[in-house]
Amino acid sequence: MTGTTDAPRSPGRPRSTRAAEAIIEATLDLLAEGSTIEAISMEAIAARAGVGKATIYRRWPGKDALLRDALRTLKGAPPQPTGHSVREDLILLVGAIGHTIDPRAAKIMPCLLPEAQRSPEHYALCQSIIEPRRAVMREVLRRGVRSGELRADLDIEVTMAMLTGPMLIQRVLNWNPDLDETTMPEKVVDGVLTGIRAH
Amino acid sequence: MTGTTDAPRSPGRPRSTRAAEAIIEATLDLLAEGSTIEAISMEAIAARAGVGKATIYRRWPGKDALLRDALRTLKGAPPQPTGHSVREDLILLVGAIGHTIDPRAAKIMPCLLPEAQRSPEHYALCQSIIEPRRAVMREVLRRGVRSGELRADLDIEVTMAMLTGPMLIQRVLNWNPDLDETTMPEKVVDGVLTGIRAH
DNA sequence: CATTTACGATACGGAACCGTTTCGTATCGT
DNA sequence: ACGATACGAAACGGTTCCGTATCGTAAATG
Repeated sequence: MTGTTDAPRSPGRPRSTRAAEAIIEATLDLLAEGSTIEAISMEAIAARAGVGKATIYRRWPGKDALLRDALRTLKGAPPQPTGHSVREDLILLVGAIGHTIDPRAAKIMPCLLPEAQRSPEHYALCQSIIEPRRAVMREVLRRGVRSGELRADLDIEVTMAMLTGPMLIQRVLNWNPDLDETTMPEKVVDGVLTGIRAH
Repeated sequence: MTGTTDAPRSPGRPRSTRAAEAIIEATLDLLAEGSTIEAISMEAIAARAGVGKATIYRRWPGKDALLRDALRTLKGAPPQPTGHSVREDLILLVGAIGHTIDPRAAKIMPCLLPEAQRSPEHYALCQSIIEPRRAVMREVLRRGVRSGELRADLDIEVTMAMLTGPMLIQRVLNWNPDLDETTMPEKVVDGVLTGIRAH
């Protein structure tokens, strides 16, 4: 995908790294502005990137492949909990929901949903982004159960939904415009924690 | 059901009520199948409804107006709590999330999100559907605070997010395919309730 | 029966887009 | 300098869609 394979010395003009980056950037920008994944146009991407359409088709075989690559760049590493206390770790993780490395991710995600609902491929892509983060939280909860900080009979998957859901609908779906997002992670964690804490 | 306005006796052939219903039905069906609100086509609607395009344009001035009317039919009345216990009422309300009168609503909602994010008009439409249900839950929580069943210092809006979020991401976003939706409302309510209950 | 309007079907002009190709130019290795 | 390749821009044929117009037919009123 990226132009320079190591082995063959390129005989002619090498492909511009800037162009490839500009194309990816333009794609993410357009998605973040609310264009549906299927409503986005190659011509709009090319125009936004200041690039000819041929330059895009020289690198990707079609729109689907380009979108796949663009979305893949959003998969940042999930935040790493400090391991000090379960409460602190959960606040960190809950606060990070919708705060991926790229701030556009939160705006792109809802645009991806309609496709993910029908296309198993896009659904798998979404899950592949979500699952690593879920794994981190799952481990924090298991740790809490082992250490006795959390109830032994805890339903971990439901608990994760209880921690994740409120932030997700607020940050991604903009469910209630009046809520304060900055203090919300702490409130949610404390609310749930008091319920699930062993005594 | 009476398509005919009473006042003027219609001189010619009256408009078919069946056609209008078929058009609305076809629109909702297509949306429920995953078509984005902006990717849907009048020709597809006409074909699905078994109707000529002219029949649509005789009733609605354009696509936007038709979609508005179609979406409006999804606004069923929110469920009414029994008022017996806060826990029972909350389980009822949480269980009803994504279970509107029309089962297609849950599939249509995510398709509406990309538009709602950019267009204030669509956002207002979404909120007008959500807000009445939120009001019911808010009243149940306030009642619980007054009766002493819930803590006096409860943050009602955050609590609603904690109750609504988990079910919403599960039913609408299909967040975790392994979770059991039928037992989830009770688990979520009990989880949150134990945290917010006054002792 | 005559008139009036709606019906489904079909065709139209105009616009947007896709994916490809062709320009003339710019930039590399040799 | 030279050939090779990538570049941005533009045009192409083909498809899809919108909103309108035009068919012949169907269903109401008078």
